[in-house]
Order: sequence, then C-alpha cells, then structure tokens
Amino acid sequence: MGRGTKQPGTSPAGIGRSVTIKDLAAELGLSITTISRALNGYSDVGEKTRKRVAEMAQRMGYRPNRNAQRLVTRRTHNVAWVQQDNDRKFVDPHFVEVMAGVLRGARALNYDIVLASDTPENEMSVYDRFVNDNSVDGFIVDLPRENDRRVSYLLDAKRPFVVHGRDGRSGPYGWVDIDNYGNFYRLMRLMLANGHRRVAFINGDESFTYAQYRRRGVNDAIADAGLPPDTVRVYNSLHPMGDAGFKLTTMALSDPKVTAILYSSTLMAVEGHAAVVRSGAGRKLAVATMDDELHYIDLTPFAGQFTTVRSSLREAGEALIAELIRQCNEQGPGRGIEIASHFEVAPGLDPGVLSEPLPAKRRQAAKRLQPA
Amino acid sequence: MGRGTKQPGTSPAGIGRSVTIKDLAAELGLSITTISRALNGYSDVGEKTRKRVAEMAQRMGYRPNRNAQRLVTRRTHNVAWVQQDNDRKFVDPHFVEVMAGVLRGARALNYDIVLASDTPENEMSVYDRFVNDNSVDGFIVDLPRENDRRVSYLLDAKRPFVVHGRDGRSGPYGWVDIDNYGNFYRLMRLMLANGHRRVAFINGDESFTYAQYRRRGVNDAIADAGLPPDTVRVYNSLHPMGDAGFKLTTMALSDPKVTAILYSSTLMAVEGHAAVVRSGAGRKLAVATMDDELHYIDLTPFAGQFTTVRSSLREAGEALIAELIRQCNEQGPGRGIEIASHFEVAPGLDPGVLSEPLPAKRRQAAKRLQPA
DNA sequence: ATAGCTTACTAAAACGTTTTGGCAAATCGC
DNA sequence: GCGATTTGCCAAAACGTTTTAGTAAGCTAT
Repeated sequence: MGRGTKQPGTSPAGIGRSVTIKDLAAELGLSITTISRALNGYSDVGEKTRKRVAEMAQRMGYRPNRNAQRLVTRRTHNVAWVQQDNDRKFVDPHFVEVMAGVLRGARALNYDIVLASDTPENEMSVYDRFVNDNSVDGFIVDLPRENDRRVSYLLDAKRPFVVHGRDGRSGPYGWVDIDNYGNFYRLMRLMLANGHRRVAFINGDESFTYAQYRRRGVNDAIADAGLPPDTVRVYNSLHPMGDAGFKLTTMALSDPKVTAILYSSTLMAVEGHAAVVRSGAGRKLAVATMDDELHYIDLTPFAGQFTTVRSSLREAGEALIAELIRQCNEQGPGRGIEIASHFEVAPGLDPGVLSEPLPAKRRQAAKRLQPA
Repeated sequence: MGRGTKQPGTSPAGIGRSVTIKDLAAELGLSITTISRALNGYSDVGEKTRKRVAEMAQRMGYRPNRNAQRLVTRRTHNVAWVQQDNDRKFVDPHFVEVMAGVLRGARALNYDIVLASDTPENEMSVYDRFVNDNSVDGFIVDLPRENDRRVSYLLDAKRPFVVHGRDGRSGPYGWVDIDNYGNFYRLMRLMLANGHRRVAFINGDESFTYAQYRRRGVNDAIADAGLPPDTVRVYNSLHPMGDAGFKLTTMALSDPKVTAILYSSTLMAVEGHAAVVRSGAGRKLAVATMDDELHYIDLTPFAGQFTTVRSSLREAGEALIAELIRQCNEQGPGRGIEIASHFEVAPGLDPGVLSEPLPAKRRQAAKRLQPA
C-alpha cells in the first residue's frame, strides 16, 4: 500500500462510541433537530415530545459530546488558569484557597478550569495558545505585576479575563481584589495612634502590585501623620514564605527601637513568632498581620496576640469565576470587584482610629499605582 | 416569526472566526487533505509542499481548532483532576506540590489539566460526567481510601487513570506512591533500636490508605521487635494540618513516659515544635517526621533536630502524568510506580538499623492492605 | 370557507478537523 | 520500452452537535 504513514505516535485511547443524538432520533422516530431542540429547551417542541425525548435520553444514557458542542457553538465552558512554574512562586499555598473558591463557583455555574503552567522564559506562549486554539472561553490571571503583560495581551486579544489583584493601570478591566492600600494604611495608622514610632514592616515581593499597594498604604499613613519616613523599616520577603518569616523577624528585632511589626502574611507572622519568642526576652511587641484566611493554618494559639485584618480568599475565588463567566455571557468590559476586609484588634491596642475614613486625597490611591 | 426560542440564556463570547485549514488550502492552491497531512507529518507529502504549507501556516497564524480535532480524533489531550470540596481536605497544601509536578510533566507532554470539584454527597457524578462527555482522556485520583469507589468506577469504565497513593486492592491499576509502610516501619525500628520504649505517633486521618499503611508499618516494627503494642500511642489528626500539630503534641506530651514523637507530616512537626518548646522544660525528645518536601516551608530552623524521611511530591506529580499519558497511548493496564525516599537521621540517633532490609514476611505488606 | 397565524416538526448546512480510498504522473526493474 | 511500483496529491465522508430555513397540519377570525 502506498498509503501515507505518520511519524509522531498518536493512536489509541478513547473507548468505543457512545449514544448520540442520532440514536435517540432513530429510536423515537424523530429528527435529530427535534431531539436537539427538545433537549435544549426550545419552545417549538411539544410537551409530550419533550418528555419522551428526555426519558429516552435518560434511559439510553445519552450524554452530549462536549467537543461537538464546542465546535459548533464556539463556547467551551472552560476557563484557563495559567500558573507560573518558576520554583519560587508556584507553590504559594494561597493559590489553593483561591482555587477552592474558583472551583466551587465554577461547579455552580457549570464550568471547568483548565490548569496549565508556563515556562518563565516564555510566559506568553501559553496564553497565545489558549487564545488561538478555541480551548477556553476566558482567563483568570493571578499575582499581577505593574502593567502586567498578560493583562495587556488579553485586552488586546479581546478575550474575557479577570485578574486576582490589580495591575495598576487606569483603563477598565476585570479584577477582584481586597483593598491592600486601605488595609495597610489603616493598620499603620492604628500603630501610630497607639504611640509606636518605629515599626518593622515585613512586606512581600514588591515586584507584585499587592505589595506595592501595601507599602504605599504604610508610607502614606506615616506621611499623613507628619512623621518621618524612617518611622517604618521595610523588609521584603522574596520567597513567599518559608524561612523569610523567621529570618526577617530576627533582622527586624536587631533594631532595639522597634516596638511593632507589620506582617504582609499570616504565615510569616506565625513563623516570625518563633523568632519573637526566642530573641525578645520579655520584649513587648505589637504585631499586626494581613490574614488571608488560610484555611489550613489555625491561629487560635495566637489568638489575642495579633491584630489581624482578614478577608476571604475563597470569596475572592468565587467572585473571580462569577465575574469571568458574566463577561463570557455579556461581552462588554470587565468590572472591578472589591472583597471586604475585617479588622480584629489585639486587646492591648486602642482601635479608635480604625473607624475614621481615609483622607480625601487618599481615596484614589487604592485604585491606581501610577498617577492618572 | 414562529421560530422557536430558547429559555436558558446562552449566547455571546468567542471572537470572530480565525484562520482555518481551508484558508490555507485556498491560499496555496492545495486540498485541505494535503494541508492536514503536511502539518501532521505524513510521509505522502512532498518536501517542498510541506515546507510551503508550514511557512504559510506560520505566516497566516494558523492554529488548529482543538475542538474539531478532538471531535474527530476522540482524543482531547486533557486529563481530569477532581478535588473533593468538603472544606476539610480540599486545602491540603501538599496538593499544590503534586500539582506543580503534574503541570510540569503535562506541559512537556503537551497535555492540560482539567480541574473540577465535586460535592461530597455526590462524589461520583463528576467522574460520571467526564467519563461520558468526551472532555478528558484520563484521570488522576488523589487521596485514595481503601477500595476507593473512584478506582472501582474507573476500572469498570475502562478509562485510563492513575492514583496518587494506593487503595489497597490486589488487582493491577495505575498508581504512584512512596513506600509509606516501609518508611514508617524503618522510622519506628530506628526509634526502638535507639532505646525508645514509649513513642507518640501523630498520624493522619486513617480513613485514607496512606495513614493506614503508615500505622501498619509502625505496629509491625513493634511486633517484630517483640515489644508490647502500647509501645506506641497513636493520635490522629483528622484535619490535615492546622491546630492539630500543636494540640496533639500537647496531648502526647502529657504522658511523661513519652521520649519520642513520630509525625506523619512536616507541617504538624513544625507546629508541634512550639508545643514541645513550651511544655517540655528541658525535656529531651527524639522527633521524626515524614517530610514530603513541601517547597514553601523551610526546615533550616529545625535542621539537625528532626529525623526526616523525605520524598519529592513533585517527582510524584511528574510520574503521575507520565504514567497516565502512557496509558492513554498504549491502552493496556496501569502500572505501579514507587517514588524513592531518603532518610536523614538527627545527630543524637544511631542510624545503624536503617540499612537492614525489612523482614521477608513483611515484604508484601507494603503493597496490599487486605491479605491476598 | 378561507386567509392568516400558530404549533410541531424536519432536511440540510455548518462548525474545522482527520481519515478513507483513490488516482495520475513519475520512477524503477529488467 | 513496458509493466509495476512509488510519489504526491485530492474528493468525499465522517466526527456529533447546533442552527437556518423551511413546511404541513391545525386553529382562528371573519
């Protein structure tokens, strides 16, 4: 046979054919059109027929072939989540919390998540693939940097997407975020109002916007109180967690004037606690932390010792997928959604200043990184 | 118009059509057959033609429509991972490590992961959906229980799948696992050889097989040493982490005879360490833990204090996807793959007994839960 | 009774690939 | 130089849906 042969080895998998719409049509003596329209709830199918079709579909175990549906409707009911695979960021356990929310929301709305990872050198190629091969309807973008390339790309490609966090640009796009700026502005103001004049701020990696917002909140609170910039001392944990909490806390405490520590993550606060206990013989410290409600780490051993501002990463996940699917259905521009945060002040501190609003000139600071 | 209308509201999304194989054919004056075969590396296309096609595809930005391919080939290049959504188990951060490995392997082999969650009451319906709607080629099953229903179902449905862990059944199926039994047999034997006669074992949830294997390893080591069963005292952490480590350690230490603690997870060991420090004023304890190389928790603060047996969850993830894809391509039964573990013994302990093999009668114990 | 409307159905086209079964021209063996 | 083989291409069918553009039968209003 002069038949052509293929080099790359793709062949088996996929079990024998299953029940199709055609089988139903044959069995019921109806056209496939009617079957399809009956099953999809169109009004031009008689009640009796619809019932007959539904019953037969049930009886024969009919399941529509998703790929045929996707081919013709150009909708996949899948959305993509691309994880950075660079050994450092990938493993952030916050991811799991957000994903839990996304999955829950997706299930409720009949979507699935397509998860993939990129290579750090070649970040955009995965997005490029998904944008062009019709395998997803939209995207979730996590951990944005300032003016994130992924956001630019997806805006350009006019694909639905939602960012977890904000990338600081001024144009409209879909995002879900907490008020990082406002939370840290308030946390810092709380410390200042309680007399602390040397605060260690253990922030995350400031190449990500969430950490930039937080830092600006802290700095602005100091400026607005008319205090010198060195009232705060910033330490950056480039590793999202791990030793950072312990080491950075030890470093911070080497300055004997420090009376308060602000953590950008609960896990670091917990790790740092060991350092506090170890080093500070009798030293009294005010500790505050942004607590993302990591579901698997329990703070009860530290209850009453930390001031926390909490928000739900699961709620964020559910909002992400809901907004994304809304965009898929309605087209139109993405919307921004802010997730609420709740303060819980440690007993020693006077919470008075927390209820005061942010100064008018700071209202916009929470939204953009660059001046508009 | 008497045209039928639809009740459920599905409509937009999906940008205008893109370059198809037909466009290429028209542009080049060739048939779509030739385009397809050129692009897919068949031998019956001339070299010149193949080059022309490849160049034009590149130039016009052609990307095959995955859904059309999937429809006709019955292969999706997607595999499913279904997470339990029950608020307790979902958030296990070990998941992230395994997933990182799976994603890396999937990328290398040109697959994507479809992630979904189930409802606890209705566990099987997601599998049922994926098995019947042609949206995935195979499955990854995590955290098996004894004679896991998911395994039974997928064996029945004759779909490719790989279990992370073993479900204890005797028939062949695909799995990737560490030697939980052997590791804990050895860990316990090490403690006994070093004179410990009252050991607290803080195990995981024994409704999962990994914890059952570990417990059996511990029990058998005691039996083989001719010691009474109450040489070990088992505490179960139903919550995979969180307060468990702290609370259970405190409980365990209330028995003053305890001289060694065996942890089933590094995170619990780390949490427990706080309890050890707090309660045990000068108390000397040997601590050993199964350390799954959680990438984001750094043990350097504890280096030299713990005996650990480590294995790579990433490696497990990569093995999972590789074995799964092998099954998809070759059909045939699944294979079992064991991931290596490495011991690191704390300075105070004599490691002598570690190099000795397991007793012959125990060789099979690592494989099955039920007697064959 | 009849024009027009509604109800309940359908045949055929389309979605974008891969695969099947050829076929004409070029090359080879002798 | 001639039959057999190889090379390089193609038309058409198939995958399983949805959608378009109907139509025939029954009902309604006059």
